[in-house]
Amino acid sequence: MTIVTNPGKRAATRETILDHAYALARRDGLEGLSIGGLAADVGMSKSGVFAHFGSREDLQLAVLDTGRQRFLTQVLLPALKQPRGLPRLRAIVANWFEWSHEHQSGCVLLSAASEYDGRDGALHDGVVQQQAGWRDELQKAITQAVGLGELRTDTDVAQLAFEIYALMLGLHHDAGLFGFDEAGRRTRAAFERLWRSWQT
Amino acid sequence: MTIVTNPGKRAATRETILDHAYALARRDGLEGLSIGGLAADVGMSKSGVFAHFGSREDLQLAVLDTGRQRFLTQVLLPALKQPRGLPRLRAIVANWFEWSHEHQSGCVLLSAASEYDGRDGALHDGVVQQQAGWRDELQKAITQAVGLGELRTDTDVAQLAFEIYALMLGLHHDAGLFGFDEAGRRTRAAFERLWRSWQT
DNA sequence: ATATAGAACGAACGGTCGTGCTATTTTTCG
DNA sequence: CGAAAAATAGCACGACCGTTCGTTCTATAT
Repeated sequence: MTIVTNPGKRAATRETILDHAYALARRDGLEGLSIGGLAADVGMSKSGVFAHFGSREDLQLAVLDTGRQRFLTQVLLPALKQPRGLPRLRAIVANWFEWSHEHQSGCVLLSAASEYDGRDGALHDGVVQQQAGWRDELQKAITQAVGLGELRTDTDVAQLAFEIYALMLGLHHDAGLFGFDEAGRRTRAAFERLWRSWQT
Repeated sequence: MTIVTNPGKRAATRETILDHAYALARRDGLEGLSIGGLAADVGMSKSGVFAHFGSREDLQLAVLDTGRQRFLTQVLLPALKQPRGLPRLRAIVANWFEWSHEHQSGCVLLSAASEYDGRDGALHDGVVQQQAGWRDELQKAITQAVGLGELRTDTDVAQLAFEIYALMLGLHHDAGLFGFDEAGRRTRAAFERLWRSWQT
């Protein structure tokens, strides 16, 4: 029986690097992320950091995935404890608010969306996949609320998902430029109207 | 009395450079804009381009202003020919749609907003000023519609401006990632609902 | 014809970029 | 403890970065 002393050394270091990389990417975007700067931030050598990913693009993809995981963990997962339908949908939006509040100084997922929407390559594909996946989760929650009769039966699911997403984009935009407080109030007010017009 | 010989030579060249710079910045953002790449694109030397602006930051500011001018020229100006109130407001939105359609592969103003929202410096200030100015124009048009009795007298002007802006953010986002056609339809549908709920 | 000013060029600067390659250190395991 | 393996450091590379400087070319003014 062999006691594994440091079974996850590599993985742990990788996690540490990604943690710093995520923080840096929040400020500068995935395009602004440099291996040299990241290494200095972590306290390692450039080559040491580099060895964990093999290329800058793979690092960027890993950071994007880190963002995806964190977003789902903070926004979607806790909401799944709420009963399906409107309560869960509202929980998602509430958690999303919280996320937006903590990320008003920069969100990797959103900046990635605007950095890679007009190009092609692995990062573009990753962003599209991430965004499509999230939109899908939103639509799933909405569909359940419709099925339970909490939203009008003629609800256009994709349409409502779009409008929810648009409001959160507005929140992020205004929060970043003009401050979170007013942006939050406006977004909340808009959601009030939104729920009212789709609710049964 | 000295006759200035090539009266617009310098200004004309500057305009040409800015034209190319604007196109490049649409793809790569203001942060991705490099003097070397720009010079190659224009067909000039790096130093020749550089001399027109004095610093990269001044170039970026000039490109940002170019974007502001073009946006206002294409979106606001033609709408001013429409009668005040709802017709003008709808014209603004229609022109904005057109702008968004042409800029689905990247808009300098929007990418700048997300590039500089979490920093400080001249570019941040410029972005905030540009965005606040545009929001102001929107609110002005809305206020007129309220004054003319075309929108409910209890209309929260800033709130409506926020929601309009959020929808256009949603349009740009979805158009860039998933294609303009569906995004356009969703946005149009959302506007239908929006007008209906604020109209008298 | 000559002097002057403006515009663009070309070379070079110190830095940083991403990426290889080779040591060296650290960890794992018989 | 010692060998094998993994992780990190060190160094060098070519490319590009923004910026500076001196030069060249051209067009006007004297």
